[in-house]
Order: sequence, then C-alpha cells, then structure tokens
Amino acid sequence: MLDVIVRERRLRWPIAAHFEATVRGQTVRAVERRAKYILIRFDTGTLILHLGMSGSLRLVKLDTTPKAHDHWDIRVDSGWILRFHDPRRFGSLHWTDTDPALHPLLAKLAAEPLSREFDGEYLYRATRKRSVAVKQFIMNSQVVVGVGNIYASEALFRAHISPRRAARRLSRKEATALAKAIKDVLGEAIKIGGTTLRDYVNADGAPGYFRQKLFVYERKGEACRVCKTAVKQFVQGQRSTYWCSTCQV
DNA sequence: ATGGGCACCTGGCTGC
DNA sequence: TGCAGCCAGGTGCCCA
Repeated sequence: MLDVIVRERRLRWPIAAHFEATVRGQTVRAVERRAKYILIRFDTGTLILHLGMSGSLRLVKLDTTPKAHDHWDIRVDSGWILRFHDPRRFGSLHWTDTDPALHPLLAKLAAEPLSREFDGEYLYRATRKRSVAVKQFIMNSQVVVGVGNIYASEALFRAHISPRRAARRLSRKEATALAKAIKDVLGEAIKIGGTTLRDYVNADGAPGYFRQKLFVYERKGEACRVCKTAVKQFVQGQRSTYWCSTCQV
C-alpha cells in the first residue's frame, strides 16, 4: 500500500487521528469477513470495516476525482485506489493491532448463519427463556449474525412462523425450520447478488436480483404468493416487519 | 441478564 | 414545481 487519504473522519465512529500513519506503507496479507465486518490484515494489525447501510468499496483508477461522500482512499501498489463511498456515513473504520476477534465490535458476535454450528438445535437452545419477539430475536447479533431486516421477514415467512411469536414459544421443529429458512434465504440471496430495493449495485455496477424472490418484504397490501391473502406490515423495534397472517402462525 | 428505545446521517420518494 | 415529512439494506449503547 502506498498511501492512505481520509477526507471525512466523521463516520459512525470518528476515524482515529493516527490512523493514516499507522496503516501507511504496509502490505495487505489477507482479506476476511466476520458477520458484516470486512477484515483486512496487515503485518502489524487489522483494519476492520463496515459498510453500514449505504457504504460501498470500489477500485478506481489512480487519477479518478473523488465525488461527494467518497470518505477515504487506500492507494495500492498496483496503481489502483480502493475507495470508500458512503452517503449516510453509517459505515465505520477501525484499526486493531491484536486479534480482531477480540475487538469489542466482534468479541460478542454469535455464530455465522451459514456455518454448521448454526442449526435447529443451536437456535432452539438459544430461544429458551427468551420472551422477545422472534423477529427481533433472529436479528440480534448475539444470537446469529447476518440476518438483517429484509431476510428476517423472509425467513419467518418460509418457516411459517409469525414475527410476533415470543422466541421461547418456538417448538424444536419450528426452530429447525427457521434455522433452515435463514440459511436458505441468505444462501439464495447471496447467489444472485443480494436485494436491490433502490439504488444498491455491486462492485461491477450490477443490481442484486433477490427482490424478485421476496415473498413479503415491501409487499404490503399485495397478494401473498402462496395463499393470496394481502401481505401485512407493522413496526417492531422501529423496523418494518412484513408477514402473511394466513401462512404464518 | 434482558428488553426497549435512541442514536448516528443523507437522499429519495410521496403527497400536498 | 417546491417543499415538508417520512422512510430506508445497520447495529451499538444506554437505561430501566
């Protein structure tokens, strides 16, 4: 890496003052992921980044003029710039010189949804004694990571479970169906590039096509694809929840 | 320990 | 056409 340029330090957490000096001149050794955090490993530490709701990373040519909301650049030896763009500034950038798994943002994260560890039995065990609504429960990163607002509604639809059900009211069979639904929904969505609701595009400029596969999300008032009942919407924890009152109990 | 609510931002869409 | 109001793909933190 040749250089680091920060134009806007006010992301979700301010970028540390010594950040550029710490990272400048180092060599990228590996790129990994944990939950929705991207980990870029260098010789003396790891960069932890999150894209928030509106962030994106692009490789641009060296002389590309920065646009509004292009908050930082990492200039690499190959002559390209890794550029972070984030209109809402919900993204973040951290540096750690110890094991990133121990970083406060990562230390308490639960299982990866697509891992073998996350299965029906794991979810069933986790739901015991939890009175919170199951939709909020599966969006809790201390239960399972990676389940955002769209996929929470979709997974519950596929598992035929009402989003309002108390987590502890799930049977072992339902927990198993829900764990499978979470894996299926995320796996399928990833395969076709995610869900483009408005303007999201991937690094090549292509939208995600999972929107066409949504059963309930943003379909309020439209006919359920299974039973034709009008899809309902309400708010849980300040987030919109969509569901079919006929298919989900 | 758990659950609920708030916070951080800008931009795009809706409806008057 | 202009503009106010509302809503949004996330998630950590504070408080009861």
